[in-house]
Amino acid sequence: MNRKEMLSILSENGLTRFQKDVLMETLSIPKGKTATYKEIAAKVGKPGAYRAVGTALKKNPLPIVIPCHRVIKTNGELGNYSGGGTKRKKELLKSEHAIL
DNA sequence: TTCCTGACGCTCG
DNA sequence: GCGAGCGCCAGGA
Repeated sequence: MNRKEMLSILSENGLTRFQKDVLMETLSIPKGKTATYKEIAAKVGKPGAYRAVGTALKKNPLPIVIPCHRVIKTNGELGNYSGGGTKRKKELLKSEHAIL
């Protein structure tokens, strides 16, 4: 799936531009790596909107292609995850060797 | 338009 | 080092 298709799907799901930016940044996180809510917010040009980032990730229409589980809290905690809870999030990260 | 809520962060005690 | 409170920004009703 290419970037154009992604954006198209995101638009069809009624996501705002900000939310799409957040999801696209999340998509750019390499396998085995993690990013914090704050980093994602900074990348979309709004360092203070880390809270809105969580809202955007929650709306993620493609949890399979968009690795929202790679976005964690600044203090190292995993944070929440709509695709199956923090437990599921942890399992996913472990399978990618993103965490121990 | 205004108010409330949320997958969070930072400071202060 | 830890917990409580306040602040932050975007979206939805």
